[in-house]
Formats: sequence, C-alpha cells, structure tokens
Amino acid sequence: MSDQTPAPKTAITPRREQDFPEWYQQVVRAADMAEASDVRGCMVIKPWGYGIWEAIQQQLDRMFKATGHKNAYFPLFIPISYLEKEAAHVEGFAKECAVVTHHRLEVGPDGKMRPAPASELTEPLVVRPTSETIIGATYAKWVQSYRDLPILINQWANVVRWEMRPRVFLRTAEFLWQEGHTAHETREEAIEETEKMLGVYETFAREHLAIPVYCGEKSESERFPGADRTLCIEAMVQDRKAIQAGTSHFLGQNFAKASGIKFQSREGREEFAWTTSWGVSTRLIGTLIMAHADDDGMILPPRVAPTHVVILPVTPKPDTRDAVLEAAHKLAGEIRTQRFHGEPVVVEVDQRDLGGGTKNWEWIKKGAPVRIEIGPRDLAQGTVALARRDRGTKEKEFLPAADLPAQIPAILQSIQDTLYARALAYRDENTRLVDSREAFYAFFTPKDANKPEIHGGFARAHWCGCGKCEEVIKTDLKVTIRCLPFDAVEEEGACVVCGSPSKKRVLWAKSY
RNA sequence: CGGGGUGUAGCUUAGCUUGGUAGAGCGCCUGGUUUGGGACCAGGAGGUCGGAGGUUCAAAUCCUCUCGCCCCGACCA
Repeated sequence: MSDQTPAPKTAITPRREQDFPEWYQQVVRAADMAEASDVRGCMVIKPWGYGIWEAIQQQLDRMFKATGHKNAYFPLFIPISYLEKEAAHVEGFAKECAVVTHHRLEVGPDGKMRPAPASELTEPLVVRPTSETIIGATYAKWVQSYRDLPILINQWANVVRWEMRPRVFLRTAEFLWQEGHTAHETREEAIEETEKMLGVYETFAREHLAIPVYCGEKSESERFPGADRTLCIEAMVQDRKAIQAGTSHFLGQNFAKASGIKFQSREGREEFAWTTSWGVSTRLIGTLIMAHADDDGMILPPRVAPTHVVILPVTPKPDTRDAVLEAAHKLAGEIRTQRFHGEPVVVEVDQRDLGGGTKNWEWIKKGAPVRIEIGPRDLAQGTVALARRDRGTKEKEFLPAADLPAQIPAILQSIQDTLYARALAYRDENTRLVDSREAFYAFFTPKDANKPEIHGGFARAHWCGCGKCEEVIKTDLKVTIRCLPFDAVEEEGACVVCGSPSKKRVLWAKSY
C-alpha cells in the first residue's frame, strides 16, 4: 500500500477491489440494512433493509396477480413423512432441515429448561425448507376434476435451511421468500407457466432492480431436487461472480405422484397433475448490494428504494431555522404529489439534531437515490441543491425550487436507467466467448493464488453435455455451469473440456 | 463435520512471551464553541478481560477442559 498514491477517502473500508466479501458486510452495516442475531445464521432485517423487501414484495405481488395468481398460506411445519415421498427431494433437503420433536418445555434436574420427554411428538415435524410437499398434499384434496385446474397460488413466507456457512442476505438459516405453486392439466400448460414466471422474474430484475440477467435452464447437476427442469435468472455482481436471482421449476408429475394430485380428465381417465414452483428470496437484497453499491455504500435503484428523496434542511442560524424547515416541508409536500411508476414519491425530511455532514453521509451510505439540501441562501434565491446517488458524492446541482417537484419522477427514472446501463456494461465487459481449455483455465485462474484479485467473469463456452466434464471444471476451478442460456445460437463447436462436438455455448462462472 | 485461526466496554483494539486484579480510538451522555457539512474543546458513563476448573500470596497474562465466532473445505436460494 505504501508505494501507492493514497486513494480518495471512501465511506466504506475496505474498497471493493481490496476485499469484496468484507466490503459487502461493511455496506450492509453502513446502510443499516441488517445485522447478525444471537441465533447462528439468522439475521435481523432492520427497517431500511426491510423497506427494500417490502418494495420488492409489493411490486412482485402485483405482477403475480396480473398473471392470474392468488396468495394463500400453508403451514410452517411439515410432517417428516411428507418429505420422504419424493426421493430426489429428500436427498436434496434432508441435510439442512430443522426438526421439531417436542411440544413442551419443563425444568430439568439441573434447573435448566429442556424439552419435556413426555411431550415427544409421535411424528417429528420439519420446519419448511420449501413447501412442495405440504402444498402438494393440500392440492391433492382440492383436485378431483380437470375443472379444478389450474391452481395458481403464491405464498409469501419464511423458510429454514440449516446452512453451514451463513452470509447476511445471501445465505441465512432463515430467510424470507415467495414460493409460487401451480398445478395444471397438461404438461404443455405447466411448462408455459414455468417459462412465464421466469419471464416475470427477468422483467422484475431488469426494470425494478436494474439488474440484467441471463435466462436459461440449469444442467442436470444443478437442478432443483425433484424437478424435471429448472429455469433460472443469473446475474453478475461486481466481483464478477454469478448469483442465481430467481428460479422457476417444471416439476413434471413427480410431486403430483408423490402427493396424489389426481384428477379425472376430459376423457374420463384418472391422470396426475403437472406442477410447477418458482421463487425469489431476500437474497435479492444481497444481489442488489453486490450489483450496484460502490465504495461509498449502497446505491438503490429508485424503484425499490424505501425512500426516494431525502430533504436535508441546512439550518446554520437559529433565526432562519424555522423558515428553512417550513420550506423543506413545503417542498416535501409538493414532491409527494408526484408519482413514480404509479406510486407516490416517498420523501423524508431529515431534521434530526445531527451535523449536516453526518446526515448527508448517512444517506449516501444508505443509497437514497436523491438528496436535496435546502438552506437560507436557497430560500433567498429560490433554489435547492440536488445530489444524485448515481453521481459523485460531492456533486450537487442548484435548481429552481419551483420547477423541481415536477422533475423528480424523470430524475428518478434517469437514476434507474443509469444503474441498469452501468450493470449491463459491466456484465458485458466481463462476459467472454471462450473456445479452448487453456483459455478457459486462464480466464478463471487468479494471478495471485494467495490473495485472489477480482478475476474471471462469465464464460460462454461449448459443452458436450456430459456431467463428467462439468465435474472436472467444478473440481479444478470451482466454476459451474450457471445455465444453458435461451439466447444461445446454434453453431458448430467443441466442448472446452473434452473436445467432443457441441451445438451450443453454455454459461460458466464462479457463483454464490 | 474435517483443517487453520481467534475470543479484552456498543464497535475496533493495546496489554499476554518476562503473572502484581485494565489502557486507547470510534460511538454514547452532559456543557460549551461552531455550522452549506462526516467539526472542535472540556467533562462523564460503560469492562467480574468468552465460560469452568487448576497452579500461585497474586492470573487478561501460565496449565487443563469447554463454548462461541471467523477463514478454508463438503452443501446451498
């Protein structure tokens, strides 16, 4: 470090290129989004983080409703026997289940609380790691005729997966998500549903989260336990790793057979339903952070920001204080009459008794899209100072206060667009066509093995389709096939691992 | 669960090798000076040094056990 010119001071230490995982944690902390709890692997989502989740929820929910889905709620506890019904499913989730075995506590001989031996459950309950089985068992009761189909239901819930190595938002033992579960009369209809919901996720990621994603299908080894096909959206974040941002599964008749979702068809035959499931989780918040934040903290796409505009009254002298505050609230009121994508613009006047600089930096670190300062001089001149989080922290523009409210929606959209363009450019710069094994290994090998720099990215390379080649790469480089992208064109090629012929390129990357 | 590391105030940590029962910075509280900016000065609150046992006149410091956390692996939205 000593031989370098000092980098400009940033709000977050370390910077991204110094230590990305640590930077991530510091951004979460500086933005006051969440913190680790006393329960291992579980996080407390604080108001600013939860506000982002609420925005995600609200907007996705609207999209689900628009595609014909309704919300419902199913039990948190799943009888262990349900999980056993689908072989691949048990296999996939058994190792990470929290299990309830008792229903009462008592004081033991050592004076400490313990589960009362007499209260042991005849059948242990699993805390849902996902709800296919219990929802399947319920649907089985609901469905008798083809006229009962389709069932199009979504659930907003928490799930528990006992992960070994938790990371705030990205991998926690308990997390919040939505899981859609649908049942259909035909295979074609279920596949159409699976693809439609992936499309919803893609649109949401692009338009709301300002994150470009690749849509595609998982290879067999990465498929959801029990699914026939797993579709996904894959995003690139700033350490050039991939993160699965959403999945949509075509479950075939696997769960219908396991749960007994049968119906009498139009022809009078008894048939099994075709089911799907699809979900996104609080992991999206982690994805947002890693995709957009910079060395001064979070940068929120306006569409999912809990607060769009923060007004910071500058009150240096007691005699002008009241006038400044009044003007600030008046401006806030005017901006609130504006709409951004159909919703009122959310404005907060921060008049806490703290130094102006402190407050300004707090909002920078939280990633509020727009900060507006209004002080005595502005009052005299009829201006305000506007700062955008997608520009430099010191950059501010003095604008006539009267015209400002009407311009806010356009400014927010401009920030939204800038973030998307930036993320897209970054992803495209770091996505390569790779055609040889040597080039592939070189692409994914850091120059300094002891302290790996940010390297690699997405490689679009040919693959013969066999699991063995996939495994070799995973073992050697920790690189996996993220998906078989839908946009892949047919071309003659050779598998980068074994050289066998291949018709299409797949997407390879290190991943979260 | 395997390998490595670590545990001192809310956070970051000094002290531990050479035992003498804690020191700093940030944050917090109070007062004052400041004010288009993460300010300054003064005063103050806050720690049974992860826990249990042992050695000793005396343990944050030495020994034993135990628990938590972090990193690397296996697993994952």
